[in-house]
Amino acid sequence: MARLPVYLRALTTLSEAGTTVCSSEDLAAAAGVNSAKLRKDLSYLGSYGTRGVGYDVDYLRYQIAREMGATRDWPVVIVGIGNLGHALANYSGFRSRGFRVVALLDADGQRHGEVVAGVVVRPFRDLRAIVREHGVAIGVIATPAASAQDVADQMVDAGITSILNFAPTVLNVGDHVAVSKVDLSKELQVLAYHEQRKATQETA
Amino acid sequence: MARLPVYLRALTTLSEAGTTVCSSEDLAAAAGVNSAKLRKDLSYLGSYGTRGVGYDVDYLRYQIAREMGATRDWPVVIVGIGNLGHALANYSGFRSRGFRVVALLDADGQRHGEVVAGVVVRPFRDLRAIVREHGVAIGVIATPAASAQDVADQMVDAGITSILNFAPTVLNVGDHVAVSKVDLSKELQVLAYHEQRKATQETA
DNA sequence: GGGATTTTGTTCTCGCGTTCACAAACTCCT
DNA sequence: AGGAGTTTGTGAACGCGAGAACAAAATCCC
Repeated sequence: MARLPVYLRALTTLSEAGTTVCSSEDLAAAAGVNSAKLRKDLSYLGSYGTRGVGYDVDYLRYQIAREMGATRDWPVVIVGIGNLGHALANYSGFRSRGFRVVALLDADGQRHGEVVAGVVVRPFRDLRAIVREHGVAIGVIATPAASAQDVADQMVDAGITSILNFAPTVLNVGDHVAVSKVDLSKELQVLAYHEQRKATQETA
Repeated sequence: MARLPVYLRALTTLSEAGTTVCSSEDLAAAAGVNSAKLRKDLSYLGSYGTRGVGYDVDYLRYQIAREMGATRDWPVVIVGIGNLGHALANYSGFRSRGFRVVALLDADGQRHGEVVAGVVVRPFRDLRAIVREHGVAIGVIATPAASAQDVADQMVDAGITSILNFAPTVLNVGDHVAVSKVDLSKELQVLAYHEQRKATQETA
């Protein structure tokens, strides 16, 4: 489920605040969801709560982390080291959640050799070797839209099975490959749409 | 609708490729959605297509842009000029889609005066004055999670009605404020979850 | 001009996810 | 020990969005 990371984060916050036990109401409030939905989601993983008491924060946290694969380290490659690639490579949230950036790749020879976040930028053609060497399953695309599909194809070809795409394009890949898309300006456009609607409604 | 930006982008791509008219099938394929859904979405805006022919690419593009408020410029402030804030300030996709970064704010005095993407970083306390001066309706939060709620409160207080939140926290704001959340590591975690499931299924 | 063809706009049905509501189970207090 | 009070886990109803299917309308070809 896509909500598991949110629950995990909420549990971590609770744990850091010294809470050892919490009810589904508490956790749901912290995660910003309905408590019934939360309970149903958790029951899908197993019965980790105690009726009349609630959930043990650390225990539940471990269980969710295990289910999500957050207990192990995931090697990740980032392709396209422009502004966004830089920020992603430096983003501490990745490392703290079990993701390790094992390689930064860029097609532009000007960037090769540059060191970003302690990792040297290498040529894109090294992709296959790196994937094989580190057993990489997850790739991040931070290139311009024009090259994204080509990068995706070569990632799949090299054996990557999950892609996080920041380029504003629809990627065509096989069914066995999971693609997740983040479009920075799309979110802003949705907000602008709401603002626009507010404005037109006021004049009406 | 959240799909409008996707349609707009697909139309732009088609237009640049020299296409003047397209069917709902074509556009749906380019946008990666079902054609019936696309037609339903478009019919919600009005009858901009011609039966037996299709949609005029440029005309439809203008209509969607108008509906989304993409025909005017939206002033935007970015708060939190760390790695992510830098990348966002430099992100060309904002400007090309009608968003103008009018101010970069940071609570850290060390950063004040620094010029990022042609805009000087100013103290966070200038927020209210900037919002008033430029008529800013949209704010972007790129701070650590700990300060996000405080920043959001002050944004709302200053008159901002739409917030794009990159901090990994649930923001509590009034109902009249629209909040959109982008969580970079959440997306990766979802992918890792799928990888994890694949792995456990193989062993079973 | 009229039938065949294409494509939009819309109606209808289906399925999934969310929410409500309640029984089962556990604790606490007397 | 037993009843009152909590809180989980889950069965049932609701609502919404997605996709299929079809009628309306426009073009093309003869």
